[in-house]
Amino acid sequence: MTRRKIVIRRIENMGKRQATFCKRRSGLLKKAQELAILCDVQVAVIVFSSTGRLYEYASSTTTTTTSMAMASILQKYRSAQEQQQLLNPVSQLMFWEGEAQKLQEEMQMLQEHHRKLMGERLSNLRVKDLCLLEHQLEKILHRIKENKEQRFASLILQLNQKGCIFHQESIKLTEEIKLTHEHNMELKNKINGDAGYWFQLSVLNGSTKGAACYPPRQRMTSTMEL
Amino acid sequence: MTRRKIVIRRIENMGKRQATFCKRRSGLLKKAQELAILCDVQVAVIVFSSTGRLYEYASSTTTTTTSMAMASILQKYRSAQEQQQLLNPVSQLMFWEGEAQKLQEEMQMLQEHHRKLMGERLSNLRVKDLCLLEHQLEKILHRIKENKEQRFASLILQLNQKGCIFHQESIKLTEEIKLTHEHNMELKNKINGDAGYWFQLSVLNGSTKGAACYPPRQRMTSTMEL
DNA sequence: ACCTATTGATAAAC
DNA sequence: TGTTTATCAATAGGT
Repeated sequence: MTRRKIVIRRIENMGKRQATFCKRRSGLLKKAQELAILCDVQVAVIVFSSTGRLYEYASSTTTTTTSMAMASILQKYRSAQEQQQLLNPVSQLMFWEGEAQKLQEEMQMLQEHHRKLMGERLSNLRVKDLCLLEHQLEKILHRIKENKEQRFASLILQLNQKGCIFHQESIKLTEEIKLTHEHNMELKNKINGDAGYWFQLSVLNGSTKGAACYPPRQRMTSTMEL
Repeated sequence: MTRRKIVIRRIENMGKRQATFCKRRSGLLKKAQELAILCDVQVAVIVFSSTGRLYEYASSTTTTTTSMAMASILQKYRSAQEQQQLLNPVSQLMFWEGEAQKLQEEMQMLQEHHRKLMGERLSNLRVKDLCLLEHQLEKILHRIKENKEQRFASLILQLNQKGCIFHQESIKLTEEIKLTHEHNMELKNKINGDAGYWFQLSVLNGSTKGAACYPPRQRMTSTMEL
């Protein structure tokens, strides 16, 4: 783009790559901001450097913090994705599996944090601070437990509701099957009257392949296809 | 930024704004891709038009779908944010409350979807499809239940582990308190030997404020505190 | 969507 | 990283 034209491939020279990253990153964030302001749209940009450093931009009209604006946009994104994803059952499974994994990871992180807090820094605290900390942690634990129970109750409730719906559908389905069978019976009776001799012949010949092997020989008036 | 210089403010003319949005949006996504490739970093861009339409870019090295790459980056983003947020207990509470709300919303959406699927489209399906659908939904329900149980078990396990940690800390704490008391005793004994007469004077004067006013009267060997 | 004059972004050098 | 500068890329305005 400037002193010389470049091709868009991974820059092998590390220093060069770092320099380019710095420049283009700021350029990208600037462009994102300009787009958001000029066109009055929501824009979010997330960049992770190869060392894991985070750079971000999120447009906001109401919120004060960047991370709040980002959270808002990401939530909207998630909603949009889910609305699309929820249309097929396989995606639903993946969604729930993802949720489970996410929750587990979150729990692990929390646990890790607590272990660290407890193990490494505890010895440096005064008794009073230790008391305070203990109390705080107990409160948190209590609220987490409450929270968890609420969530579980909610899950059970809603799954039960869905179970009801499934049950109703099952009843409906049974009725439809019954009707279909009755209809089939009628058809068979009719066929039996008109072309019974043909059916017996077929059985004697031992043909078992497809419906195509059973064309009405003479005066068949309706098909047998399901 | 070409035929004429422009200031970065909301473009009032609607058609112009739309045109600019189209151009700059593609420009932004292109820049994002270039940055990702040139500098070998992870980049995610999300744009919502004013009409709610979603445009996105997510760099990926391994995944095949854009949305998968996006999910990966967003998960990393969430982890990074949480690591920062988890440092203080209040944020933890907010985090868990948010998680609970999110899950509830997700469940509501799922339920809504099922209701729609069941009520509106079911009558248009053939019996065979209905069977298939029922089977699929039963499988999903089963896996959701399994999943839920797993998650719950995991939660309980991890909370119990934290409970253990708290218990251990409590024991540690008790020991420290005991040591402190013993130390206090020693001090008091010393005071008793050296300055007993002063204490009696203090009592007669009616002083009742702090511990400093209550050195052991004569030969007190243990404290009554707590 | 296409065309250009012009501005903006940035590669190379430090 | 920050600055400079020559050049390429993006795009505003018009069609």
